[in-house]
Amino acid sequence: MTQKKFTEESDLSLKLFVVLTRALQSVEKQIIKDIKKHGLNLSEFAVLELLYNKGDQPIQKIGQKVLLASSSMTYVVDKLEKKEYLKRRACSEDRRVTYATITEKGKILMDDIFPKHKEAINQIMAGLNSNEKEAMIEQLKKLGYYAQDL
Amino acid sequence: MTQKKFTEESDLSLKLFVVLTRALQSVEKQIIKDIKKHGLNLSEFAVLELLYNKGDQPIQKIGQKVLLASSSMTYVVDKLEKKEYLKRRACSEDRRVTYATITEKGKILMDDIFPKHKEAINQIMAGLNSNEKEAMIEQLKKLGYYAQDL
DNA sequence: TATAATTAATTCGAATTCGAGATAATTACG
DNA sequence: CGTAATTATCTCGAATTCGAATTAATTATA
Repeated sequence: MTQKKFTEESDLSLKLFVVLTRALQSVEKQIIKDIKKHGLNLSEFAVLELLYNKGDQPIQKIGQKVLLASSSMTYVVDKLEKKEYLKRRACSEDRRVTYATITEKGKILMDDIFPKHKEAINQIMAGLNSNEKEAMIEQLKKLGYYAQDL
Repeated sequence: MTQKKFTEESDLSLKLFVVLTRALQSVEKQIIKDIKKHGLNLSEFAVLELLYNKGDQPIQKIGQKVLLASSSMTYVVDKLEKKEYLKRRACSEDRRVTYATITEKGKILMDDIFPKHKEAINQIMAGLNSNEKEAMIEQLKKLGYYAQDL
């Protein structure tokens, strides 16, 4: 009998990875569909949401939060600037830094789509109840923090 | 007092989405680093892993499992074929279909890297114990299945 | 059976992302 | 102080992904 008597820890970890990937892809697909209706892609939305909810940010900081490379940030900020949803603003204390600021037009857009977006996510997440969500948030934080420091 | 007395469900859902995204990105970043060492990207690895563990598959089926568009599948399969890790094989019953088959060279590669990959994931997932992993798998399945059918 | 609808794979062009290298500014330190 | 190291942004080319349209084959249906 060469069969294993119980599942190895590494099989479980692999399974978790696969399920985690699948779940997020399912969820993300819906979200992207939702955002696309408003003429933005996920990265553009993520940047705009950050400025909308957290105020002006150096481009570099935005990249850290939305997990895009600096070269990608230049591209995304360019696009949003062309659409007039944000403006670049020089930093006077440190002249290497450029802030991104949401414009009035950008605010108006986000006033419209952010609540809808939030509700759409809520619908998508309706497979879990409040307690399950709370629990999962805790677990995922543990996992995320741990993986980050490897 | 206009302040909310408790967190809305939609805030919780949003939080869960953000944490889910962050956690997976942290984890995925490590995985990609691991796979890159062997000269493959995540999509190439996913395709090869499927053939390695589940045997020959029609290209179309592979795309469904690894969540890539059909045009992307053509691209990835082309690359793997050039590297001689898989071969295309015509299906005689249905001549629209092309199977992908892992080659001996592909098997040898996967014999080398799959166990390492699995162990790497296991390391990355070490922030959670077995019970926590099992629980999270169940929750994520619920979430993923639900989101899929929206 | 002939025609219509569906399905699998591909081609093509566009969008997005990255990494490496360049530039300019700031900070650390001998 | 002046030089070295670091930091923020950008440019450029390559890789990856997608969607729409195409081709060929199969299945459904009038």
